[in-house]
Amino acid sequence: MAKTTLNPQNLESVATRFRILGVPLRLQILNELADGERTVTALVEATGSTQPNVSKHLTTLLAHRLVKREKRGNSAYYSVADPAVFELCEIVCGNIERALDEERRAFGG
Amino acid sequence: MAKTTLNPQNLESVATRFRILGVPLRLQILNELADGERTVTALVEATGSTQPNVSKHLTTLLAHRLVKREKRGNSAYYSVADPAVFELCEIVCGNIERALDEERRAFGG
DNA sequence: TATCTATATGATCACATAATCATATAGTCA
DNA sequence: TGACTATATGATTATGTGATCATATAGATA
Repeated sequence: MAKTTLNPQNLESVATRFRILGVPLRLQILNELADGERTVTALVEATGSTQPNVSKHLTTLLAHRLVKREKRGNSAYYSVADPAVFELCEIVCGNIERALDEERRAFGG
Repeated sequence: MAKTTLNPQNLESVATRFRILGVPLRLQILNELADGERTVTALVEATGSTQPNVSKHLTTLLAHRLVKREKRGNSAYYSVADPAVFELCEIVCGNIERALDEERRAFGG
């Protein structure tokens, strides 16, 4: 099954998608967008990062279709393109939880 | 919900996990391990990469508990530590599929 | 038009890391 | 022990990219 999904053509795309999600600030942005659309300014405030930096990451997320962009008036409103990304985070969190559990069990923490 | 799973402490761990999965060769290795344990040599042959390179990536995967290692005789047998990683790949593939569909719909491909 | 706000972008820097080569370590068998 | 196989690792290089700064663009408002 994994064989069919992770064929050579897909390998690069899948890896790229994972790499996009491998940046804390981008996860933070997506996490903010989980509650609905946000302007760049709102995301700057929520993340504590700089405007150019947030804007760049949004451009990256947009280029890889992880977010959508809608310009209204003076602002740009970003929203999550595919809510499935949150499933990914859930699974990864589960992974990490299990790893920690094993550690606790092993070291009696 | 995403708020609780993606808290600041988790952000870095989750991002790291994604980054680990963001390297094609590592996905290729995991994909091989999907069918069961493999030696380093077997993975070198399957991936077409070099022995030191495969070995290094296995060390990385091991350090982040994505694989397990068992030494028997002269060889090291690696296997997947948490099968949930394949769920991740499935979801990402679904993501990519949907993105491609949208593209086709938009451009009439 | 002039000005203000919001967003995007080019240039640069700094840093992480994947790949490669050479070599070390460890186990097996003669 | 010596030779062979399997795996790991240190050093080096090359490359990608996240962060920052300065600046450009675009829209709103007076």
